[in-house]
Parts: sequence; C-alpha cells; structure tokens
Amino acid sequence: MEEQEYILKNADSFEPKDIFECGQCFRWNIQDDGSYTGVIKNGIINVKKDGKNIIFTGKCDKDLKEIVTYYFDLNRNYEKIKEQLSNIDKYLKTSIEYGSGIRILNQDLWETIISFIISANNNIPRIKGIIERLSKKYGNEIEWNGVKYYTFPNANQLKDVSIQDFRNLGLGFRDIRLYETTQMILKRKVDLDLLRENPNTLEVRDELLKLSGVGPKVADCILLFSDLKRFDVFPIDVWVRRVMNDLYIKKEDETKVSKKEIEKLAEEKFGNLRGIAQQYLFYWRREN
DNA sequence: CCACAGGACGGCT
DNA sequence: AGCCGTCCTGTG
Repeated sequence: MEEQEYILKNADSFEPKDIFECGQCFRWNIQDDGSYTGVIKNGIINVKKDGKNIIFTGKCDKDLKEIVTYYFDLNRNYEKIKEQLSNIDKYLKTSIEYGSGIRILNQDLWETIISFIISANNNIPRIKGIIERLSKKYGNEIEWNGVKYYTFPNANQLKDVSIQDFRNLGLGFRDIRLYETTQMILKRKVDLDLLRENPNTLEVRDELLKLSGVGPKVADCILLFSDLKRFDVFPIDVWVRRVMNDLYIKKEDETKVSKKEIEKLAEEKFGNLRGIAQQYLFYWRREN
C-alpha cells in the first residue's frame, strides 16, 4: 500500500460529476473541494478535475495508473462514440451534450451484482447507506489521510452472514436475495469467471437471471456497469420508460408501454451502443 | 396519519 | 405470455 499520483493530461469526455452521479456506482462521495473519493477493489482513490487535466491520487496495492485506466475505461474513444450516437437524432444529441463527461465504469463484477440486487425498489441515498454499512461490517479497513475507508466485502467475507444479519443492516426484503446469491456464487452455481469469457451477451444474461434478486433490469445493469462491459443491453427502469415514451412512443400513460416495445425500439435506433445511449438519456431525464 | 417511490417474484388469469 | 399484489424503508 503506497501513496501514488497519476495525472491524465488533456482529458476528453471525463467529468467526475457526470461519471459518479449518473447512477452507475454507489461508493463515490464528493469532497469539500469538489473532487470525489471512492474505493476501487483494495484501493482508495481521489479524482480531481483541474482544467483539462484529471488528477488521480490514491493509496493502493497496485499501479494507480493501471487501476484507473481500466476502471475508467480510459483507452476507449468516447469522442467517437458520442459523435456516432449524436448523429442518430436530435434528442440523443441533446442528452449527450448534457452528460458529455460520462464514462461507463469497469466495476468489479461481484460488487456490481450485490450492489444492484440492493438497488431493487430502492433509492440512491439508501442504497449507498446499505453498501457503506455492509462494507464497514464485513470489508477491510484502510486508513488514508486520517479517514477510515472500507473495501467492499468479497463473497468469502459474506459466507457466514445470516439472513437476519443482512436484515439488521437495513436490507429489508432483499436480505434473503443477498444470502442466496452469495451462497450460489460461492458454490459456483453461477461461475463468474465463465461469464467474463462468454462473448454471447444473451447467454450471460440468462446465467445472471438465475441469481436470486436478479431480474431483467438488474441483469442489464450488471452487464453494462461491471467489467463484463456489454453495451448491447438496455436497462429499463421507470426513468428510461419515461424518457423513451416522452421522446419516441408518446402514449398517454407511460406505464402502459411494454418492455418489449422499448427494447425493440432501442435496438433498432441505437444498435449495439444502446447501453451507452441509455445512460445519456437516463441521466439527462433524471436531472431535468 | 397516509401516499408515494423504487424492481423482483410468485400466483393468477 | 401478461397483469398485479406484496416485499421494506425513507421522504413529503
């Protein structure tokens, strides 16, 4: 564990607020100076934007530059992606201008699965609170600049946690889902390493759906926001349903719009980049 | 006190 | 296959 710094110069498509507050992650918190601090695997990282430069500082057990290059997907050309998507229609163009600093993260698969099971029927402040308590109780403590941080507990660290223990953390009815999914992954009923190797998104999705607490929306979020990194998915929650109805479908009652209809439209319009398109539309609609 | 917000799941048609 | 009530907690 050592103190490190890495400066990304003249960064395109990198705005900490857009990245951390577009709903894809739960462990980043804004600091007094406007920077964000979060936990990536066993490292504590701070991200500060200084003009066109991004300053990463952190305390981690591997090379900081490698960690953030992977996590923030820095080798992907978002300028090109945004140009491609902006050409589709004026609505997408507007939403991309609004969230132009978004990057889709490569988050740890296990952490993403558990986090999005917790997200079901839940709001972001509460999700963050639950994950914080879970990490504090079962993760590893790391101190940095006088502040204590906690790594996200791995499956082994949750092995002996009971349904009641989960309930006591404030998980509500999600307690049993967390318990069952942890046991299933430990027993390799679903093998996370095999998922990463499988290029067939629909097959991986079917595997994820076997996990307790993972339905269609959560599965798509896991595929998009984890290191599975699939863009050919389209997570549909109430906000996406709202924005897709307002812009394209225009029914009087948005709750009457079927998932199938939205999925078909998204695939036709946005193609294999529909996951990224979804994120710009979602963020734009939520914040406006 | 009640209404509402947020997805998975199981029972029903 | 699609519809709908229930699950829990925080907010207004």
